Amino acid sequence: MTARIPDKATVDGLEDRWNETWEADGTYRFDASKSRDEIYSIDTPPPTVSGSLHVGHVFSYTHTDVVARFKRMCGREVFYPMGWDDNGLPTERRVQNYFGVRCDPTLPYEAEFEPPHVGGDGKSIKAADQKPIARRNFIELCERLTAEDEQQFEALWRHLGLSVDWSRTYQTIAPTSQAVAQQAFIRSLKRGEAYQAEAPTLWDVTFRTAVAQAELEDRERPGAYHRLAFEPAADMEEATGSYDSIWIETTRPELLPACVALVAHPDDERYKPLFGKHVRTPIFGVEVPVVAHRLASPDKGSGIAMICTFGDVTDVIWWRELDLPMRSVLGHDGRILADAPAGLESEEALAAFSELSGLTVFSAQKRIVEMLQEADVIDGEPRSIQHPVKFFEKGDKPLEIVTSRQWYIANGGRDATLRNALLERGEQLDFIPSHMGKRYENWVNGLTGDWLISRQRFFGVPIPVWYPLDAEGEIVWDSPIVPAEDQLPVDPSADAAPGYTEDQRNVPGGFTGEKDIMDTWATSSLTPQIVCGWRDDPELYAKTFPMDLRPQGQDIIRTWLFSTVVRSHLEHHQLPWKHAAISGWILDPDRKKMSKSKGNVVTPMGLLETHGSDAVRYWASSARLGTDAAFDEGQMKIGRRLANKVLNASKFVLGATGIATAANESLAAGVAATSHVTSGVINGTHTGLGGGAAGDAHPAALDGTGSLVTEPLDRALLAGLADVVDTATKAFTAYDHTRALEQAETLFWTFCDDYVELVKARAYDGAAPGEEIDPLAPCSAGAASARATLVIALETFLRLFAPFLPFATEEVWSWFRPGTVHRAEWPTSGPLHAVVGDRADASLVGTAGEALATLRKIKSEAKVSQRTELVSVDLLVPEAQVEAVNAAKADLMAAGRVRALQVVDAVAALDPSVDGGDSAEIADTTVMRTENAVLADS
RNA sequence: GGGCCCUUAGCUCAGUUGGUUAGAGCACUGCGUUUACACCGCAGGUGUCAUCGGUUCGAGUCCGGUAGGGCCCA
Repeated sequence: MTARIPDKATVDGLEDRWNETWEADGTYRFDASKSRDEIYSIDTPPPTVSGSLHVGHVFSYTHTDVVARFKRMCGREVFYPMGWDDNGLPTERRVQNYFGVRCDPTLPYEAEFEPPHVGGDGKSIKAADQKPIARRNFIELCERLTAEDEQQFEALWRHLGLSVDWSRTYQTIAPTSQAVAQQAFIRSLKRGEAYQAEAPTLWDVTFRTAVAQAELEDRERPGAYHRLAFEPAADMEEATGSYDSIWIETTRPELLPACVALVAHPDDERYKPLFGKHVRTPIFGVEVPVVAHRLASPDKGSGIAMICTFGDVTDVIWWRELDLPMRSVLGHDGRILADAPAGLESEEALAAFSELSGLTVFSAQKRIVEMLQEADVIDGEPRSIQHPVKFFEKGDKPLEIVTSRQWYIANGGRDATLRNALLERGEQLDFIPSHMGKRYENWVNGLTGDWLISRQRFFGVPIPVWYPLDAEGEIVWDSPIVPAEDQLPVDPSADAAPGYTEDQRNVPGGFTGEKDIMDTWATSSLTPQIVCGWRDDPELYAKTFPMDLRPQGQDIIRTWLFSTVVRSHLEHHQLPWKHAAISGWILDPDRKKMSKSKGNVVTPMGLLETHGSDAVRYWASSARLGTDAAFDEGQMKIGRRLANKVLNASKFVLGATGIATAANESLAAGVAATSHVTSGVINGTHTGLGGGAAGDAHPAALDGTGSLVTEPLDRALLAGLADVVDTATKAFTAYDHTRALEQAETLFWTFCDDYVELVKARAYDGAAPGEEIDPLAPCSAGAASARATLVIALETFLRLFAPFLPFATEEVWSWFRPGTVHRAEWPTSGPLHAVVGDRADASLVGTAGEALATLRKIKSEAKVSQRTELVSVDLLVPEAQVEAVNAAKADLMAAGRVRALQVVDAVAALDPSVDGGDSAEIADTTVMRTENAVLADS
């Protein structure tokens, strides 16, 4: 027996089965022939493949998928590509550990290279043990590993049921992406938005690369104030008549040789007389001025601070605004330079400096404190403090500031006009929830400079420029050589500059290639341009850009969202998308953000396998956009129960209506039976109400609806369902998927617990247990009404649940409906209203349900089976509900197994003249209750 | 220090433009193998709506203060 509908329904195993079918049928394939109006385009975040996916990803990607499925059912052709962000530092680090190698760009390429390790155990391999390899070999390993990672990611996403068109994946490192990134860069360069500058730069000494403001984070770190004495110079002694030392406090004594001034607040009376005069630095004896600046805080330390080039970002501001000299002491490796800076001239100064050179900042600090103590220019012991220190978000050593030549892209950080334009873009964007727009606004207002896009790394998109070398072999930075757009992508390290040959590389009069690559965000800020075909598919681009939706996490508003707006504004003078849907965090049971470092992460695949994908999706869907959600496996169990219930309730409906009988013969027979049972309300051929095959067999009510659905209770259910459809549609359209789910879910449980129980007997129409029902055979009008209602309701519920529970709904759909539920039309209330007419009262379902519960309570309290018959019972009902209860009386008697049911007006029952009045003192006439119940012997 | 969000039952959360007695699920207790489902069903108890004040005929909801939590930015 190969029954279409299984005897025992289960949600287990649905994922693989349906994913295969969807792939084979191209269910989610994007049809590029559709018009712009029909298309809904989504700019999905490309996950970093070198990281691992965690529960938070499952959470937020489900939010997106739910919208995609809704829009698809609403008739939109959904453009929903998935990308992989394999570009950048995370991949490099993973490759180093996985293969035990590191990149050394000076080495030659080795063909047939095999790495020393494969499949590292995840532990770091010490830098010293990593085999140095050529840049090209290194990049090949990056590509090899990301290809493997991508497959695992895709498998997880498929298992979760993302309705992505898997034929349209992209990688941020792929040649097409590189070409887009380079083209956008070149255009910005021509418009003057991209430029290079020699400037103080935040620098990660571990990764030896510059980092951007957006990648910073403050971390509280222990530090210590060291109190140092500066001797007054002659002009100060003269002005003040005092030989007293000036005491400053610093957390960076090792930068003393880089000191260029002392600074105090202009209003600080203590130091006002010193402004413009000079002091000499301890040990090094360099004469530096005392200057005034509003950023000096009088209540910090002694109120006067030393300015170094550079200890922190405030130093940079002081240096720039006060026009101070440069006295760099720190190298790109985080060690004190070999050569003393300008200004250190005396033999003692040079000798002192030589003791520090080559040391790390940590060792240099220890050494200089000893030297200061020996010279007796330090006061007491260092005073320990906790203070915020700037870190690269992926780094673990404090950032240093070094001066270097870097590429920048304008982002409003230095230009009020651009900043205001970008603020306006933020206002035009529909953030969901809207308050997330504040984060954007705060960030833009807090920008302190342009976007630094150069990275001194290897696996990324090369900055597409070369520089000429003059006759002496010096680089002419000011005239970069730029490729033509149709040459892209280029790799200046491997490709010769236009107009040159490779043998002119690095020779006087020749050229040299830019070695730096771009910040990962400089590529991912162009995901709309990459996926929409800005460079190479104008037709697709016209139909998909600007995109409809950017879903993402709140943590990357300042990076991904903002930088994408910047690029789109610069290149296209418009927003890249209309809506930005922001998902919240997943919190662990202690209300802490879940993250790998805290060791509280559950593997997503394990979760999906334990609970089922629909169940996990249900949990994710239960959280509104922008709201943090608890990681709650209880909620997943509820989701699983719901999915299971969908299967079982469907089994009942199809069984009681006889559709199962037909469907088990063939799908076509099931479809025909469905059409017959609903009198064509659900069918594939005609939409007319009444007059169909079923209409002939069961004359429809002559009340204008021409519908088989004649019973007030049945009409009430469908009227309520029509309301739910309207509310859910409205909510979904406003990106409130949670409300849409909750609406459908609530009515569905009422449907299962009350409505189905009430109409069960009527729908069976006297069929014996286990007896197969012939859906085409004549039946009573009451049965026909119930059967039509059950099927119409079920079919509507399936479509309402399809975005949330794609597997269970598709499974049921396949039992009796043609095609896929995921391309079925999103339900509308119109057809439901047509079936039930204008006068249907949705509240009847609730009233009947309450009456049923009141009857059940008798048996629950008597501790007997619900199956026990009630020989007789009086049901006391609030006056306003008497009519409704009477309308459902027959169903109530059947469901409650009542032989004699007296429906009594609860108020009238209180009247002693009507009914003894013996219970008047406790009666609450607003609540249903029973009296005189007589249970049959069980 | 600035900005934003949150605080409702033991837990997770709804509660729309202010309107009767503030809801759901989970958990808990008791009962029950019903011609869909024991991954089930039925029935049952659960509140200082963080706190103080204001507006109002009426406040969980609006306004202000305070406390606590979270996030972003300095």
